[in-house]
Amino acid sequence: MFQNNVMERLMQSVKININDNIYVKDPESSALGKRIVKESILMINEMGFECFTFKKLGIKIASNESSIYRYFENKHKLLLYLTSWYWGWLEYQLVFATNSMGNSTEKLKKAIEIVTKGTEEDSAFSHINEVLLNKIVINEYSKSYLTKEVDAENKEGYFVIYKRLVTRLSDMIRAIDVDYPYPSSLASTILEGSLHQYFLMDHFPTLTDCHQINDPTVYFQNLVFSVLKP
Amino acid sequence: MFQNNVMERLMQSVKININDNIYVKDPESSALGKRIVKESILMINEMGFECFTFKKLGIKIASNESSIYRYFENKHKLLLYLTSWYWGWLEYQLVFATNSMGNSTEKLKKAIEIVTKGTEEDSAFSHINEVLLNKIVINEYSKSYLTKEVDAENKEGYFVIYKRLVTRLSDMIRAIDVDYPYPSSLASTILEGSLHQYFLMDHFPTLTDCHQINDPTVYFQNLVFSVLKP
DNA sequence: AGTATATGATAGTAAAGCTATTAATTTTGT
DNA sequence: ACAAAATTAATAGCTTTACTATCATATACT
Repeated sequence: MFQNNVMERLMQSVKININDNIYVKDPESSALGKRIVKESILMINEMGFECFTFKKLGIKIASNESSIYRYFENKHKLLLYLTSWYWGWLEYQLVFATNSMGNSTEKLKKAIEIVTKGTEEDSAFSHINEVLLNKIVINEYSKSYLTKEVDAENKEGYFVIYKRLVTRLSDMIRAIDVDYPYPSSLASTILEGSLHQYFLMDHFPTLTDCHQINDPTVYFQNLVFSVLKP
Repeated sequence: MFQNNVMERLMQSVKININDNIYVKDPESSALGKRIVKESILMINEMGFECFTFKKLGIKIASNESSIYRYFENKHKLLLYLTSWYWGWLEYQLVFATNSMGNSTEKLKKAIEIVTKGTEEDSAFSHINEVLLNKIVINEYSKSYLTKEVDAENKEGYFVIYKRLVTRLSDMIRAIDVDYPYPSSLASTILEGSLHQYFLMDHFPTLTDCHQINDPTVYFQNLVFSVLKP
């Protein structure tokens, strides 16, 4: 696709801006940092977040456990970093694709498509594998906020990118139907619900009707345009 | 409420049937087992699932760590037990309240009310505090299935009660609109989405429109009856 | 060449997540 | 009432996780 190509080239020159306090040292600032990010994505994907440790990662990247700690305080912060990057990347795609659109119905339709479609291709331009990262978000994102420290971490701004994404969606919903009383709830339902539907497709297929053809995108587009009265 | 009273009395004589393999020894079969369940609910609620340990629980109930291991293999299994109990309890309420209803629209409306309303009163008839257990489900349920072991544990039947609940809801949706193509997805969205909206109300109020008056129940009832065409 | 700075190697600590063994207590069957 | 059986408690110990601290080495910068 032409658009994808343009997108890929553009993404090369754009750095996703992540809250400084999530990392000790910016992993984008060195080769080791990038290797940490790259390989952690592979490992978390393979063994799951609970089994993943900095020690194992150190062995995998032939580096030292203590060196990893110089980039991230702990694996929870690394997860916050990875998921923030993912949401920032999605946000960028969303803004890029919908910015120039005039028709607000088409705009919202496109927006839902972007945030609910599965990631199928790796851009191959950064050290980050977006396909695997998408899988990590599906399987682990909830764990990044379902903690006793949410409120403190939220105050620190660790979830700003995600919140901005929900707000953008919510604004687009409002643009279509000012009288709909739940634009934010609907926006958050789309984002969270989409991850959940993908999880169900993989592990509890009887609890979802989504599959290759009728995917989460169609489900949510249908849902949203049924509730909204333009 | 009359209904609640009847319900409470009825619940006394009903035991929620949980898959044998979730526990080593049935906690309902002894005083120690009941104390384990009762106090673990308080502790998980207070300190969160990650900080909760069997050692701490042992100290709290003035018993021994190793004694707790005779009831549950590990804290993950205990979480599976607690959440299964919760879903079983909800299922019971759902069936009890909707069984005799003739009008399928009213039935689904009631069903949504039951599964999405916050638990506000403790029945005081069992050692289980349903209000706190509801909070645990909101904050920790996802962690019980977002693991590398889901498929194996699903095969063991550890999630049957939850799946049955989704199916019941899904059937009620189908009863209203046979042509709606996503009854299971909608049912799972209601259950999961409702927990999520409660979480947002507590920690990310800007991402939801739900609050005391416009609660998740009204949001989901509105959503569901907008998509379905009877 | 000299000095920051980043990385690596090694060691060590506290707590988590168990298992095993033995002792004490409670329950139960006759 | 008493012995046998089952449960629970106490203690110890083991491996792994999640770090922290220290010192050595490499590399880069001026």
